Amino acid sequence: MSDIDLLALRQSSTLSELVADKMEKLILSGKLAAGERINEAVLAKELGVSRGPVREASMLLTSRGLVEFIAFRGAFVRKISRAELLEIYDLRAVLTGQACQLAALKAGGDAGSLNDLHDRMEKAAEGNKADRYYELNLKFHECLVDMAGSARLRTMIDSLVNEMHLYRQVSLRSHPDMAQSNREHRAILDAIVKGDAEKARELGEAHVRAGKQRFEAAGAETLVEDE
Amino acid sequence: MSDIDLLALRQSSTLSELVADKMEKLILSGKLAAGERINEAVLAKELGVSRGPVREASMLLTSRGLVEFIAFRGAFVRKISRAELLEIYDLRAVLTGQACQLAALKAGGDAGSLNDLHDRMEKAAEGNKADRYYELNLKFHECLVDMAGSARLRTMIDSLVNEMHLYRQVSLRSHPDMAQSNREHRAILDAIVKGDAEKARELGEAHVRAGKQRFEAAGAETLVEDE
DNA sequence: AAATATTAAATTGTTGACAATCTTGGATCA
DNA sequence: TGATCCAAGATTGTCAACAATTTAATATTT
Repeated sequence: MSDIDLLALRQSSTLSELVADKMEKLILSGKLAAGERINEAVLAKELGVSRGPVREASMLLTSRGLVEFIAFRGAFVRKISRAELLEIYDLRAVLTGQACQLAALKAGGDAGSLNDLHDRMEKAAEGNKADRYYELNLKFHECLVDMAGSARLRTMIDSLVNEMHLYRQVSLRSHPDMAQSNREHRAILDAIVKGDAEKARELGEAHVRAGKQRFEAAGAETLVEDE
Repeated sequence: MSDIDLLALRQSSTLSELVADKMEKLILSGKLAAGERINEAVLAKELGVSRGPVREASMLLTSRGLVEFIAFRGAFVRKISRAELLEIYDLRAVLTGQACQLAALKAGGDAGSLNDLHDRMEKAAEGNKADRYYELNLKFHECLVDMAGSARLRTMIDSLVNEMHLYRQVSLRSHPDMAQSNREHRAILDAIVKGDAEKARELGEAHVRAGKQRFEAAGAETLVEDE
């Protein structure tokens, strides 16, 4: 773990935010494991800052759903149970539906960069490049939410996506059927371009629900130990 | 503005949380006006604490949607535009629908204290006691969300409700038709008890949407200056 | 030996001082 | 007169020391 890049401070903003970014990476990469307590003093020393910014960063991450704060006990990397993950899928489905609806209303026949992304995903799917597909998929969904034009919605969904990544450090990259997933994307895109808001909502919601089902199906094979 | 009740500290928890509660009241009551900057030093002195807890409280309220933080400029009481308020109504509608669906699935035929609340609201409506109705209405919705059993959902909705109260300090108490509102409650309740999850969702979502329309209708009369 | 109290260590919460940044009002110049 | 620059003041960001609390390790009691 290296020191905070002091150069970044000037152009960016406050130390706390830099620490927060660093911590987010540590958490999402699993270097700070789910459930683990975050020792302020230790992390502060490792990052070459005082405890203040680390504390503030922890609170920031709390609002982003990555950290849980308990008074006098400290900040813990959040741990997501299987039941919670399923619950999150549902919430994300509903919010994604809302995002698609708004996007359809605001797009005005213009799909923006969504078309381009879809094409690149098509290629990734054909080449069976799961990592590449996963990466583009994240961008696709981000772009979708941006088109909805609601910062609030964006924050909420981002938070949910963050939390999903906490589920037992398991990356949710296992896309059993990229082609099918991308067909769904295509349909959503079409509805948005046509301005069919109700359809877009339906498809968006269903798309995430399908993801949930894919996960549940996959999970049935593996050990299903809930806590 | 009085000092923090030092007795409360012992039983409750951390100073920051007490300050946050205090600040929340100040904001929701309009004593800290929307858009206003929160001067850390001044507020700290008024509350008889140091700047640290005030800062942490501000961040807490940021995640609750009441405060906006800008680096090196400070914490501002959030200001909600009419457009944002309408957007929030939509999100709340969707999430309330989800809450009702979950409640129906988990209730198992038991309406809990929802029935009691409904009866009391009925009386308030008959007596034309708007304040009383408003108060019970808040409780009813809280209770509904609790039945869904999702802390995450609860947090999200609470945050949205908080933000709604920031709209030009206008309390949204103007219930033009308490009887109608409560009829909608009755229908939701019935669906939940019957375990008809899909219906419960539909009705819950529609109920909030109706609230939005009531607001829009009322707003048409008043000055519609958006910003 | 197990459970409970006691104490020491580790950790978080709070504070006040100092550094960095922004805001302001006034001076300077076109 | 108006705009730009500069300095002083106000305000936020960071730090290190101290206080309050929890955790652990140990001693005590049954």
